[in-house]
Amino acid sequence: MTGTEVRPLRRDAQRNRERIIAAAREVFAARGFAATLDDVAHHAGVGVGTVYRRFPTKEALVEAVFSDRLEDLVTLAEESLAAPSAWDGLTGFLRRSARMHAVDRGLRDAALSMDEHHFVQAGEHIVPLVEQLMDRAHAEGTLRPDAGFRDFPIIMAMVTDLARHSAECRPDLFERYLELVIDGLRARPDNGSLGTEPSEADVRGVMRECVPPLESRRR
Amino acid sequence: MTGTEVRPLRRDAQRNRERIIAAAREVFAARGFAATLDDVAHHAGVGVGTVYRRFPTKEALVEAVFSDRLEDLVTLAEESLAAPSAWDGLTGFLRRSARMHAVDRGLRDAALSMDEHHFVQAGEHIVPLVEQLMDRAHAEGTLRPDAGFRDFPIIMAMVTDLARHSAECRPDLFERYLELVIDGLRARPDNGSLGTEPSEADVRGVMRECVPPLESRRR
DNA sequence: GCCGAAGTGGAGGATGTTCCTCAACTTCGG
DNA sequence: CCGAAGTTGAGGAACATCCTCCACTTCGGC
Repeated sequence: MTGTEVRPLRRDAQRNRERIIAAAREVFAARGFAATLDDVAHHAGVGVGTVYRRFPTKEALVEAVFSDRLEDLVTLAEESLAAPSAWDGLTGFLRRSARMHAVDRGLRDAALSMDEHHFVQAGEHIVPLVEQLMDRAHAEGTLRPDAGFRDFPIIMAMVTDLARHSAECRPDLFERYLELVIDGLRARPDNGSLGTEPSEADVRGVMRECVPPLESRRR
Repeated sequence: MTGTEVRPLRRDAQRNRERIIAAAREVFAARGFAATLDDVAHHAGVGVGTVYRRFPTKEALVEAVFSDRLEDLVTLAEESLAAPSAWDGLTGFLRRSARMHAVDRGLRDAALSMDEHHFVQAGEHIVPLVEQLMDRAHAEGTLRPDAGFRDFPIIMAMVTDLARHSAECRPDLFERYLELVIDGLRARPDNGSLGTEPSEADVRGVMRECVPPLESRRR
């Protein structure tokens, strides 16, 4: 009683589907979720209709392209947890994931949509890992105590936003300011005070605000 | 031979002009340069046509509203230069100007448009002041040597961008991350290295990218 | 080869946004 | 009182994006 007969695609259709996904990867990398399905279609050398036939909504395509890319972030976090020094693990993760987000704006948008339907799963994987990275650095005494794991996504949002704005002239400029932030994260006797930590809702709010809507007009 | 007869406005017209500027101040503060002249008109309780009669382009209105507001930044910088400690002067300027930009998004957009035609003058006033603030802190030994005055606008852009994204849920959230950056700016023996300083062109590029176009369709 | 089902293309309608004009009307003030 | 100055806001022009639709092409089992 499988309601869904999973008829395989015709050979040419399958080829086009793959072309579309490849094109989407490129286009989303360059323009993020703001990219148009028309854009993707042109890049794939395919009519718009074909894209809409294969992926009825932008969400569907985005999910197809990025659900596994997000797993890369998870493995990166796991690797970083294995670092001998907690500080190096944490800052390495910051640097490397920021670089990934800078190179692939679609990945950034996906990561910042983590509480959205499609990506919750990856989100649930990553959050505790980041939490651990922070905890270990706290325990080690290298990370300032008033920085919490909720600061992580906001720092990422802030820094990759800069990456977005400098993409045309200096795609690597964000690294400079990330280093500044990282140096600011170090535990020091005379650090200023950071004020109240953001709430879960604040984080969500900022993340949502940093990503293009991705909504469908269809109802 | 004054080609421009400066006929004074009729009383009611003058009143409307002022209403429009007041409304523009509010609307631009809330939505930045992205605000519409239609928006301004409604807020002023005036027809759109009236706005366009008084200010033929958005540029004209923006200039009327912000050219003196930018002077506030200049005086703030001058005050900060008078601070007894160079570090406190510099960081105070960072904090206070960031707060001004967070409260008034139009001011932010104006400040980030400093190389644009209208605001060059204010720009020419501020740049050397910021330079002095930095130099003094360098001389004092409190500011890390590898941070230059060109980092200032980029830090401001980055932090106020965050302010923009958190405006709805936590308008003050940017302060937390500004503190982080400020702590990162402190001279310390074991600071990481920042990499190459941005060029003048990089700064310009980022600033332009951070502000809505403000272009007119008219030619 | 043939033919029906599967697949394709891309012009174009629907919808939305912003800019700005203009012709009929209102108000001011000498 | 009347002409000049001012006002209004519907609506046209320009643009962007989404997505549909149907005449057409291609596949692949027979």
